[in-house]
Amino acid sequence: MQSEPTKSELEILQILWRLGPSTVRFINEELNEQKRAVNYSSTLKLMQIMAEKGLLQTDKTNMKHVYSATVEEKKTKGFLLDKFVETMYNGSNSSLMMQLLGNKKTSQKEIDEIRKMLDTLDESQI
Amino acid sequence: MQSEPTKSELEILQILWRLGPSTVRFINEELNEQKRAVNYSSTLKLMQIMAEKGLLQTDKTNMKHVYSATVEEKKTKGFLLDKFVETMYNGSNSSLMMQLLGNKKTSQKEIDEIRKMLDTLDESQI
DNA sequence: ATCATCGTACGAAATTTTTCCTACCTTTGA
DNA sequence: TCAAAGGTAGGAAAAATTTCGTACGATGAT
Repeated sequence: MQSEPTKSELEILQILWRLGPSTVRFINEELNEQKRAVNYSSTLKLMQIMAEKGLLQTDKTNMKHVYSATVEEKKTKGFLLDKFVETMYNGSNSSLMMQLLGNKKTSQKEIDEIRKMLDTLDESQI
Repeated sequence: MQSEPTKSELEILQILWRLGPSTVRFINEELNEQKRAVNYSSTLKLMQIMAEKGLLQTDKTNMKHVYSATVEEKKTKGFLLDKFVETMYNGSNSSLMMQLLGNKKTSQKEIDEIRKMLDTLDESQI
């Protein structure tokens, strides 16, 4: 696994994952809309650092460099999730799920989805 | 909600939650066993900071101060979990659960537990 | 009594992460 | 043409977090 994204880096990754390859200016505007005031050159710098780390790659053929994520969304999130479960719930996925279900922010539709997923798992384990 | 614990702070909280009120030396030893080499005075300092922040409280009647967590384990973890779901899964609990279940690290026993939990939720929603 | 041991206090350094200033280049429109 | 607008590069500052050195008080065994 590549180096772990920091919080700010994750924000940038999220935008790239959601909206695809983008220029620095675009990302910066998104950040300002969605999150907080941040200077253009701060965003630029951070994205350059991320590129150094290998989290992003750039197409520099044009003046406006276009950045894209080199790390897969699913992989990265899965990795971070595992780490979260590890430190917070002693590695027990079901503990986390219990906690989540207890939060009663889960709609009936979601419950059904999850049940369906469980059924699928059952079958695959026969 | 009180100020968010940092990573290191969370490590200390975990130990206190698991093993109850403790002295700095004890925590420090646990950290060194479980995690990494860390100097006694580093641990002390961090715990003092945490006490300032209100994350810990101390009984100073004896020479060896005894620290305990002022924040509840369940509340704190729940809060962090919510934040995690918010930033990583756009607030969708079921997305996260799907991801977890897809990871196939879930045992049959855990699956059954979860299903039971779902049933309970169903009933409470009738 | 005194010296080794164990405790706290706390400033300061080190590290990591984040932000911004500024220099300088390219493009564009009047 | 040339000024304004917009682009990158990169050092440096700022902020947040983590670590440690060291002073100094209390305890205890000899």
